Amino acid sequence: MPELPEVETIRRVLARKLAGRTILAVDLRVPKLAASRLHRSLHSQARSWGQRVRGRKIMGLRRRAKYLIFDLDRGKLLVHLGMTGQLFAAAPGERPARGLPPLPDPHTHLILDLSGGLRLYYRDIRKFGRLRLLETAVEEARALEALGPEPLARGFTPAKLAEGLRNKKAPLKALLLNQKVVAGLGNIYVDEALFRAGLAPTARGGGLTRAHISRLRTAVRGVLREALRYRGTTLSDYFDPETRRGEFQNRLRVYGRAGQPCRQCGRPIVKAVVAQRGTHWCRHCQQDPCTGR
DNA sequence: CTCGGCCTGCTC
DNA sequence: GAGCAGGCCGAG
Repeated sequence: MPELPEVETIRRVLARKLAGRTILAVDLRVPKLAASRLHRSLHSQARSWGQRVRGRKIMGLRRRAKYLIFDLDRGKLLVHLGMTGQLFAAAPGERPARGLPPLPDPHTHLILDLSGGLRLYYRDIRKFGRLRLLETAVEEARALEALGPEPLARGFTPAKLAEGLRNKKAPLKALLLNQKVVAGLGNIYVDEALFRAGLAPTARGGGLTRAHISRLRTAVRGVLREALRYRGTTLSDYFDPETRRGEFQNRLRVYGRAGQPCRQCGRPIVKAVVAQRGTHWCRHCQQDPCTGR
């Protein structure tokens, strides 16, 4: 569910609320979310995980790709929201917005009681998310080492993007979803970025000229910045920690618009499976530079 | 690199 | 009842 703009929006909301608070109690209800590997006694693992987390203080909150990194006084808590993960911050007993169940509900898998009368709830219908406690800087580096450049940082230069696409015969769709090529894009923003760049998702990465790559880089950054301004995309599950929806769904040009007219040329947006993911694009406005179609 | 698996819920 | 969903990982 959440891609870079949603995770960054969550980070911004939570950073001010959580900084300086101590974790007073930990209730981990679905141990596998915190398990590094499947383990026989998940329950004892959950208990010890909670014991280790309890008592630590949240110093700050960072983001890398789609990971949230809680900087603790000792170690870090790494949170990945998977497809349907949500974080909500509320006073105990406080009701979330209409349309959301009272918390905790059966999909609430972790509850952190924080000092100063605040609770942090992790909710995840499909349980694809991950929670990891990292004790050392080495562990943190290892956990994140496979990630490519942050698209909004200085390091994401045309040369860096070119490096990720060079000699690749995989379609652009697959390459941009690959977190090693660029970190933080998911299915929505890949489709949107390719539309902006005028490139077909089926085009091979290796076939792009410098001009195409530069255009693609600009498109990736542009769509992420705009989505950030609108606080992400809410199709159904995404809410920020204060239960606000994103607004970028109103500005999507191709994602979820199969059969509807392209906003640029009026021809219908097509949807097909590319790189095993539902993919939306305009056959007229987006071209494959190799085949010309 | 592509596929299947991990989960649950919603739509057709 | 089947197929699909905003993600990722490990197996072939």
